[in-house]
Amino acid sequence: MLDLRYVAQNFDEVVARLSRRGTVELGEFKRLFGERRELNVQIEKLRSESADVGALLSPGKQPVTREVRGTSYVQPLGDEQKNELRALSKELKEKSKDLEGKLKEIESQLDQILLTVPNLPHASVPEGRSSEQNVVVRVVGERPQFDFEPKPHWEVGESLGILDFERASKISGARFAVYKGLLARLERALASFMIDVHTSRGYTEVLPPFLVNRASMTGTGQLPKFEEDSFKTCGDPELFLVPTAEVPVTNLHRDEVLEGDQLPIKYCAFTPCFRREAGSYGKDTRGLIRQHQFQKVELVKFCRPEASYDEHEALTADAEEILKRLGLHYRAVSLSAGDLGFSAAKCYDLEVWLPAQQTFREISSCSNFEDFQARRANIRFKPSAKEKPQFVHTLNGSGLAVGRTVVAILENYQQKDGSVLIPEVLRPYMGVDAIRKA
RNA sequence: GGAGAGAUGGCCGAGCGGCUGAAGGCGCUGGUUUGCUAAACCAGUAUACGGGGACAACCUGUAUCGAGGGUUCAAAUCCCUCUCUCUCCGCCA
Repeated sequence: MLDLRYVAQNFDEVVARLSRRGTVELGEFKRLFGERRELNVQIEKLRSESADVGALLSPGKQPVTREVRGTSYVQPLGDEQKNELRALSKELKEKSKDLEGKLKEIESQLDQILLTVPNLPHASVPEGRSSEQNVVVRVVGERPQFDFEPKPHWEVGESLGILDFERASKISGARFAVYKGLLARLERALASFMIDVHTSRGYTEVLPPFLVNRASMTGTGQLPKFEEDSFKTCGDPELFLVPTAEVPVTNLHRDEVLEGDQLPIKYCAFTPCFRREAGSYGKDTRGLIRQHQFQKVELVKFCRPEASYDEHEALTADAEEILKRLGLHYRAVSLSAGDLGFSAAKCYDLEVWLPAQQTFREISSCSNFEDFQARRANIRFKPSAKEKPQFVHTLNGSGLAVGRTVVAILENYQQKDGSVLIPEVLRPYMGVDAIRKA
């Protein structure tokens, strides 16, 4: 979330920057902020008074002198004075309790607003309201040529007998798939390959819980706004199935103060991801593109604020490395302000070429969240032993979405005879050079 | 599922109704001493939000001893509820 005081002090600027995304939802922020300050001052005054009363009534080692309500009291006190002060203290407590109630109400309203306001887009983010205005920053590799009509991945998979949507829907419903034989192995091979590449490049592998609590979901920005997108366990304890490893991995350091020289911290994690895909009823109903459950290797970084944009480029390059090694044609696009995710200040999508649809599809999304998640999740670092802790910057990106990588391989490496070649780098993991009809 | 124990500052650990933001230790920072290292000694060492000051140093107010309520003139300390952690038994893997 955004910093309360920053918003208050730079209100117009914040509104202007948010409006690049489209809607601005700051509601009654200004009025509430003013009331909050006023109440705070009043409450502190009352408390200070009652602390004086407390000191006078307490049998301390040294005699105490205090001025309360214009009268000065000197210990030792007479009974009458004591009774006076006791009565006053009660009154003060009641008053401040009353005001505290009001303050609480206002703070929760302010919180509500801040928790649902998205991050400010970075200056380098392209102008625009939708994906139409995303800017292609580079195109890598060559579009594969086919001397036959390339089939969509679901046809490739089903005709090889390694992909089964019908049985998946019997077991679970729409938007699920069953992989069999070498396709199941391909998923495993890809995950291992990706993790091996990333760990060799300085990422620490993490296997986190796949069920997380509400605080974790709030920390990374999924809640409170997008609850309908997630799967939730019923009752007690209330847990959410992770929509991405970003959630558990970023929350590894929630409420922690990291040492400055530990940074940057780089993690990678292979996990399943669960998404309701609410509101996407007509979209991508065929194939593996949009599933309720898929697997992903995620990269997560914690770094110093001044390093985050360099780290963002580097993280994107790390994700791209996988595509390059797999020989897949792709492009990188910088998302326009309006297409940016809720928590992101800047985001590159990597889009892989899918020949059957003659289109690029998102296979990775690499975001810099600046301190937006760190503030929600309270993740700080000490720049040096002497300095105060400050919020880290967090980043993450898919490296890559494994399910969609399977799609890309099935489509780009399909052969005229219906078989699928295995990219060179995966062969040690697969033990075969192609998937052929049994 | 049954029976217990506990949650205090970066960490360990006292305190169990009243100048206690909280002893002591460790760690950390600065200094002294020292051929280097080590050690010893001295000093400093929480965070947040207000007010003053130059959005500096600094001064000052308030809050914070797992969370929330209650008792009391006064709560880290007493009571209630919740959360989490740990130990033992059972159960499952």
